Amino acid sequence: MDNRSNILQVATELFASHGYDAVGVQQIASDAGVTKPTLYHYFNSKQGLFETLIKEKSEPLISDLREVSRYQGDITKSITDVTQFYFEYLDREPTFYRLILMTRFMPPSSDVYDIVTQVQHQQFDLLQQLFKDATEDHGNMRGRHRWYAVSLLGTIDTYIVMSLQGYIHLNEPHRVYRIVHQFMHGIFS
Amino acid sequence: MDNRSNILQVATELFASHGYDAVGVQQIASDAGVTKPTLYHYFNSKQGLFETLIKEKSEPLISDLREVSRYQGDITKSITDVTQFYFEYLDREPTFYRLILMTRFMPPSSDVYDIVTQVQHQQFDLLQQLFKDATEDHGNMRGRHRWYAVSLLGTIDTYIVMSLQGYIHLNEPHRVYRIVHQFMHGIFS
DNA sequence: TAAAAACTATACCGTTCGGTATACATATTG
DNA sequence: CAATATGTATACCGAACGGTATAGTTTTTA
Repeated sequence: MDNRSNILQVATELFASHGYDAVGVQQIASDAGVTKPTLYHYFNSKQGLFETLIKEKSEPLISDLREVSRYQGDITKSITDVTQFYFEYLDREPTFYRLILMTRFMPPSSDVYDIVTQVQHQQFDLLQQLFKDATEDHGNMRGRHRWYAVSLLGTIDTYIVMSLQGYIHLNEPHRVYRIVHQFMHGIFS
Repeated sequence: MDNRSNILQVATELFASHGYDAVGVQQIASDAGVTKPTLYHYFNSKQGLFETLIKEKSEPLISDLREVSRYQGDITKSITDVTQFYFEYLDREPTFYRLILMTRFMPPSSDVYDIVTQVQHQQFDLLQQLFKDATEDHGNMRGRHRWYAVSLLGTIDTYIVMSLQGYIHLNEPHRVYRIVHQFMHGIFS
């Protein structure tokens, strides 16, 4: 592996394990087997490293989600596909997803606030579009797009966070059904 | 104000604004108008300071939530009261609540992981108890207590986070109705 | 009132922080 | 092949990190 990719990979793991502020550049360089000036050569700064990492690794996430969230006339299927997608993404990219979860509420003072907020809003926007497109078939959703997007992704993420903490257990394939069913039909059915 | 309280207050604000790892002890001491040994006199360590802060400030949150979440035969009212409670808490203690939100997914490697996870689980446990108590009147909730607790609080928190990011707008009193209605009845009504 | 406890400070510790200057090595280009 | 571009290193910078030793001050207690 080339140094650039190696540094990105190591940084992802360290940031995901400890958070952006708790990981130093020297640690990343050491673990990647290079020196700091080498790291700075590629990324210019710690912030640059993090931003590069987030941009490059979120791109496939966003483009895949764009495909998955495309409304095709069946809202149940779309919501199920989206929910399934996130769990599969967690299984496929556990490290990066943990990092994403960790940045859900980042202080605006952080020098990487903009990039993480951007990735978040991209996700929410795609889900919102799903609900917008579904409005033709489900008029009651009118005006609630953002709310539903926030509610759906917020719920998925909280389930995942709580399962990572051992508070709940997500067993295949119950997890998807459970979330989707409750999201769509509430708690009385 | 005595130094101890002053330090706690300043620390809360700084941690809420920047996160635990991005705030140094020297900064807290300076802003509180004391020196580091004074701070260490009261709290022994940075971790001790944070833990004291979380414990003392979460206690009223937990005990108030315990009152509010007590099921009294009307599940709609309980869920509404809980939701209302969180928004009121946000209005009453915006700084500490931001800090709580920021710790929703903390790396297990953090030396304050235990204390923040404990406060979280306390909240979820209280909500879970609410759904357990409601099971007598709503048998369909059986076995779903944890899921509903996670879903409700996760949704509330995500709404709040996204409103703090300017993604959605929470206007009195729509916000409570919206969340409660969707949580209870789903997206088709 | 003297001793003990609680409180507060100055100065210091070794390590780490993000970043930089300079030099050297390797690969590419004309 | 020499010059340029790209890549990698050693050594260094000032500031900040969490924490500590020691001394002084104030309050409390017997």
